[in-house]
Amino acid sequence: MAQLIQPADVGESTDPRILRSRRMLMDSLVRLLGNKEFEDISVQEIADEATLNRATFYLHYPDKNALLRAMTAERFRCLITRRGLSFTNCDGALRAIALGVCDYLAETAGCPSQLAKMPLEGSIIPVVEDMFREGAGNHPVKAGVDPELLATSAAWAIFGAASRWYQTPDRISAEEMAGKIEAMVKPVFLSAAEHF
Amino acid sequence: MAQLIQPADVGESTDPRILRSRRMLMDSLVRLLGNKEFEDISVQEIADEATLNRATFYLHYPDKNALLRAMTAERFRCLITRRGLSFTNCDGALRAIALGVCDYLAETAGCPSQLAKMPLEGSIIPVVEDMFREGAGNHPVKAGVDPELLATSAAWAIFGAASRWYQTPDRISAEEMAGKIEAMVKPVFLSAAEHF
DNA sequence: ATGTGTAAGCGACAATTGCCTATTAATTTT
DNA sequence: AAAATTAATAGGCAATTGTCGCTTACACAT
Repeated sequence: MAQLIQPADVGESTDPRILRSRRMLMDSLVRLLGNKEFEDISVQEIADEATLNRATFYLHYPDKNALLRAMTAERFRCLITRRGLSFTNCDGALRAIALGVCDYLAETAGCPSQLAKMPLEGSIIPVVEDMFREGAGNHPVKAGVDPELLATSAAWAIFGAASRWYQTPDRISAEEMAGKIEAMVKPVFLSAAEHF
Repeated sequence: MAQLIQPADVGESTDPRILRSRRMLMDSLVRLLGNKEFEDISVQEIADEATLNRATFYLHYPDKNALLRAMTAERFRCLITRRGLSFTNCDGALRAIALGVCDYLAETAGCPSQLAKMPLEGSIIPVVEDMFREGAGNHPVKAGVDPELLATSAAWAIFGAASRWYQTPDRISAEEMAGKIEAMVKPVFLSAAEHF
């Protein structure tokens, strides 16, 4: 049993020291990613840039991948809420979410390269999943359809598509791509919906 | 530029020494995964179990994740071809592919646990993608629909769903799950198809 | 304000990683 | 069959990782 609990997952901590340390670590990583690639950044560097001890790092995250995941999830969630996105008002939400994912991938391209190789699925997909899950209550589905599963698959489909788009050399605009993704994924929801 | 070429990718090598070494490394990893978790296995152990020098490992794979990816891709592809699966005869192929993914995840459960935490997306999804791409030729699609994108999204959707299923404590049978996945993903293909 | 809990800092540790330079052994080419 | 090519081995290297035990400093409740 490697790590049953991921310290950074429980964001419920109110201790200002913890919040401060985690913020400094995330900010540190963001800064460092501007200079070099993720794989070339050591935990020591992250700690130094954050003016924290290396041991303190391990107090919060089991390894640098965990920090990357936490950071990505936070930044992506931030981008989404900054846009006031949610699935409560449903019209165009699918396209907006797809656009959010595309934009985030492109935006974080401040990093030198190979962002697509980084393990971002684990951070972005759950956030997208949550949004679908949140909006699921408003929409009755056919018998036998599992809304949870729907949310999961849709989130993976969107991320996969956005990821492929981002890796494409001469890519179309994020807006165009979001339109394509919407058109492609929408049928999943339509066919699951209880029409009457 | 981390690694522009992944040595193991070019399977075009005919040198028996290379083939032998890679096979032994993969088999070694399979065996070790029966005893302990991936994260707790060192490159030295893999090399020892394979009766190869540690330097030889790095001659073939940049790190143990690359070996895991290569091994997973090979084993999954093997399972698929063993079942004679392809998208050329299209009827039920979608369900069969979904079943293949579910079965592979469940089968590899010989590993102690946390298989879901392993980076398997990078190995399984491309294989599934290839199958869709292969079968795409037979099916004309509406104007503006990109078959490549379709393949990517479908592969991600299926893997995501199967992955969620596998992580569920009291899960339904793989066959049942494959049915659900088929029903969910099929509309994507139907709506993209050129009906007449 | 004063203690109690807990985070942060510090130094050190064995283990692992990724890479390097020969040197030897095997395949492939000629 | 000899030569050229290339994989495998051996040993060693600095750097990094993940983890300790211990001490100091801060936060919150009393």
